[in-house]
Amino acid sequence: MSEVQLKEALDSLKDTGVRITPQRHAILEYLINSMSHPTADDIYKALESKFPNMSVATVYNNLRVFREVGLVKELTYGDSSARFDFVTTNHYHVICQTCGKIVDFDYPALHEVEHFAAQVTGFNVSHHRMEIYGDCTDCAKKESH
Amino acid sequence: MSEVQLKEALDSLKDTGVRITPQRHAILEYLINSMSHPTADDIYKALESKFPNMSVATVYNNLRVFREVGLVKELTYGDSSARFDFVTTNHYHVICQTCGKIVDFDYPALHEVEHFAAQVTGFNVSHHRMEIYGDCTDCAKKESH
DNA sequence: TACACTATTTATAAATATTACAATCTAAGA
DNA sequence: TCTTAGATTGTAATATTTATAAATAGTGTA
Repeated sequence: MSEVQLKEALDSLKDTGVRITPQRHAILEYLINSMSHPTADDIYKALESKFPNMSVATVYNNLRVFREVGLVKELTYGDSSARFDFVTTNHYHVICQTCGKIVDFDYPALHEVEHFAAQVTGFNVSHHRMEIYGDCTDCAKKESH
Repeated sequence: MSEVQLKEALDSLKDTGVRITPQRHAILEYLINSMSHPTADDIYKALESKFPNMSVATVYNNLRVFREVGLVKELTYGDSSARFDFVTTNHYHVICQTCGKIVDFDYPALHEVEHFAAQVTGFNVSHHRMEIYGDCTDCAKKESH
């Protein structure tokens, strides 16, 4: 199932003329399989054993490439480092401000907003990004003590 | 007009029990008057002449305080540094992926999404954040050459 | 107005995160 | 297989953000 996603992602790279290297393969695979939203450093560390001499720069370079191609979204968790998320369906994220947990939820894409923005600003809109913040049930419970 | 906003912001700080220091006053004033979306460093540099020995840490500390109180929103422009925006009405941002220009536009707050997210995830939702990406008219024109 | 208490600022330094660059290497088409 | 443009590595430089302890300054109270 996630193999289908990987195959589609690789095809999508091929279509755009982006070379498929072992590192890119591994980074994509990791992004798809990890159910989390890793930082560049998380990815680097996770692939260290498989690619003992991969450079951090490679991770950053490829995350940028994937983002440009539209395979990957960049999130902002709240701390100083960026998170990366493999784009599947139109899902959004709810982020716990206390413990940092991120929960995905599906929601019909907000096409109207993009359309509206395009009309008002004259921009050639390509995509949007939304995050919702709050406290998860666990943290909300703890706080009420 | 922006003086009203400043006064309201200061009152809001007072209500929350946050001390009003000259530095905080200046940072808020700068955020309100600058029609841009400055980075922490932009703010630091802009206030350098008025406060020759203000520390960068002070800027970061206060931006965090303002964010916690809800006076300021944090944006992600696309590069590695965070941008800060004084919260006025419920407006959103369209960001040009080519030149980086940010244009504000008003839109009725997406309460339904927050509500939906709260229901689905059980989170105690406090706020959300959305950014729209595309190319501005100028950049779209240049690209079509 | 002066005092006291505590939050805040400063001035570092340290920790992280991200980008730049040149040399080397390699994926993929001919 | 050969070629070549694009990718990776390794390193260094830069940028961003946080930590910390000492000094300072708001603000309520007497």
